[in-house]
This record gives sequence, C-alpha cells and structure tokens, in this order.
Amino acid sequence: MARAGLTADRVTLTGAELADEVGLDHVTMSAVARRLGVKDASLYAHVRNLEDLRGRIALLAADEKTIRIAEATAGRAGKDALVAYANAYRDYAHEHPGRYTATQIPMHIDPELLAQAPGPRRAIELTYSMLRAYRLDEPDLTDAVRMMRSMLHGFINLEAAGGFAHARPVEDSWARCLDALHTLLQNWHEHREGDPA
Amino acid sequence: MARAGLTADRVTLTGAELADEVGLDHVTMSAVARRLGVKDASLYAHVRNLEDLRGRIALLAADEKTIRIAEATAGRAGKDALVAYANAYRDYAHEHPGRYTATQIPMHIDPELLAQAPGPRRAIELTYSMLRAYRLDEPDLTDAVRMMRSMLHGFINLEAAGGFAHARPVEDSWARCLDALHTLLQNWHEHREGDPA
DNA sequence: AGTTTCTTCCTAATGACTCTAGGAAAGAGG
DNA sequence: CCTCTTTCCTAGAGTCATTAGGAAGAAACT
Repeated sequence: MARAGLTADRVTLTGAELADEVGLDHVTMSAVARRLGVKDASLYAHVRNLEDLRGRIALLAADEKTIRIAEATAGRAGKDALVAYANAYRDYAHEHPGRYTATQIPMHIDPELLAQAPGPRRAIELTYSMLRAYRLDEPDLTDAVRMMRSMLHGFINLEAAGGFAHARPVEDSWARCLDALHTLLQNWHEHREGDPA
Repeated sequence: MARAGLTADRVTLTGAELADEVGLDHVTMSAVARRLGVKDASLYAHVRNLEDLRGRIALLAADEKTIRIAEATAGRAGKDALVAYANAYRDYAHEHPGRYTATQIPMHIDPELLAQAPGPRRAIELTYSMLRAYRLDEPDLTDAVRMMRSMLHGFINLEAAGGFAHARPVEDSWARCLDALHTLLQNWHEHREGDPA
C-alpha cells in the first residue's frame, strides 16, 4: 500500500482548499479524506476532530492574511499604508472566502496550537505599528485599532453575505469608507465624548 | 396520540431558542424535534429542510432586531438616536447570540418568504431615515449607511468572536467608536477623496 | 351519525457523516 | 534482519438529514 504521506499541515491545506471551493461548512472529514485518496479514519491520526481541523484552517488563514498585509504595507506610511492594509485584507477575503469564513467563527482553538502560530500576534503588531503613524497614545490607540478592525471586518463580512443590495457600486463605497477612516484617524483626539448633535 | 400543534412559526421559534442556548450550528432537525417532543420527520411538514429552518430563524431575528431598534430610536434624533440605535443593535446580539449568528450567514433564503418578512426592509428604512438627520444626499447617504452598518456589525462580530483581547474595557472602546462615528457623519462631506497623509 | 378530505404526525428506510478500536504494513534505526 | 514508530486500513457504533407512505385527528359535507 503506497503511503499518502499525510501530515497535519497537508490535511489542513486540503481542508482550506476545499473550504474556498465549496464553503467552510461543506468541509467534512469525509470530503477531505476523499480528496486525499484516503479513508476518513486516517485523518484522525493528524487532526483531533472536525472542530480542530476548522481551527487549524483558521490559523492558516490568519497567517496567510498577515503575510499579505505585511507585504502590502511594507515601506508605506500614512494613508498609503492604510489603503494598502485594507485592500490586502479585503483581497484576501475575496480570494479565499472559505479560509476567511474560518477566521471569523468564535474560535475555541487549541491554546497550545494557537501559541505556536505567529499569525494572530503578528497581525496585531502590524496594525498597532501602522496606526502609530497617526500619533495616538493609549488608550486612544487601542480604541482606534478596534474601530478600524471593526470597520474592515464588518464591511467585508456584509459584502460577502450579500448585505449590500443597493445600486451604488461596492467599490466606490469602499474607497469612500477608507477616506473617511483616514480622516477619522487623523482627527481622532478631537472628537472626545460630549457634543450632542 | 395527542397532537403537538406544530406550525412553521413554532418550529422556527424553538430553533431560535436552541440557537441562543447551544449555538446555531448545533441547531439540528433532530434537536428541534426532540425539544418539541416530536419525531424528526414531522418537522418536514412545516419547514422545507435544515437550510430553510436556518433562513427562517434569520428572518425572525431580523424582525425582532428591527423592532428593538425602532422602539429605541423612537422620538430621538441626532447623536441620541445614533447611540440608541447602536446600543439596541448590540444588546440584541448579546441577548440572542444564536439568532444573531443566523442573520450573518450568507443568506440563500426563500425569496417568497423574504418578501413577506417586514424586518430587513424595515431595518434599511430605519437606518436611512436616521442618517437623513445628518443631511446627506446620495450617493453619500448610501456610503454612510454602509459604513455605519459595517462598523456596528464588525464590532459586535469581533466582540462575539473574542477578538478583543486587550485589557482596555470593550465598553469604553464602544462608546468611543460611537463618538467617532457621530463626528464622522457630521463631517461626512468634508473628507472627500485625495488629501494624502 | 357517516363519509370524505386535509392536515399532522408516525414508522421505516437510506445514505452521509463523525469518531473509536484494533490490526497490518511501510519506513527508520539499530 | 529485527524492532519500533508512524501511517493507514477495516469494522463498527452512533448521529443526522431527508424521503415515502401510512394512520389518526379534525373539520366539512351529506
């Protein structure tokens, strides 16, 4: 019997490919095994169970996305960097819808596995260091990071879910939102609480 | 044999309760049937299949959420209305995590069913009419609506997914984001494209 | 009341999926 | 060549979704 040469990474990658093709919730152990030309049971030597596999796909996606963003923002600053960051984020989600979906499910990921993965930590560092160009101090910096992540994540999410039904092209709204985000970050310290409408 | 008195609405409601308790992806036909004291197959008289049930839960949630928002914003204007809107949105998501999850999956809902449900349409009307207080014209209005929805949706999503690990209290960041959103809407027309960092 | 008809719920069955346990065989190191 | 570990398989139990067809309650008609 020829060995298939399975590893946890190969199983994860196959799962990720499948997720992009048919959607994350059609990624089953059976389907992954089928694609690898292997019986279902064989996968359990490399991956604890389906949930674990999903977690690994999420981690893989986080790593890949972070690398993309790092490459895109390298050598840029200010609005340039912001736009590059946001577009890299969105492009990744478009190219890998299944992987992206995996990143946004409430993660009950194996903590040990998570500690090894550089993606999530790296992503946060990247974001903070990019926003530092806007000269924000804590706790403003954290608030700004959260706001930015919310906006990007939410936009991409709604777009993917078909939430933007209006005739206005999504591209245009996206560009406009980035403009707005930039100005917002520039003037972050100005709009403190208070001042009702 | 005592009849259980099933209807599509009762099945949907049971599914929604289950979703809030154990998470949307643990809502199975079997589980719903068990809770209703009925055999799995009986449900298929009222609901086409599992996907249809999920869609109905999503629609139910949309309706409920819209009603909450409408109540919260009634009689308010400007920033007051914005904050009420956002908090009603977020509170609903916190109280009904399963239902909320249902609203954000890529919906392939029965179009006929969707046409009957007032929720989604009503939600959009509400949002537009609230933002009209900021005196925006198309296409700015649509862009602003999209931005606002993205931010709220994204924030709540990340929060639910445990994406805010930093020490800074989420409540504070939330308040700050609403402040920022308000100022942003007030000055929307000012930050057009161009002006690099 | 008796009959018809519709709806509601059941039994039965199929096929897909997850996951466990125990065995065989391939490759590595001695 | 022998032993050990890893890799993969066979077998099997349990859950789930879904369909088909039947029985029993309810309501409407005679």
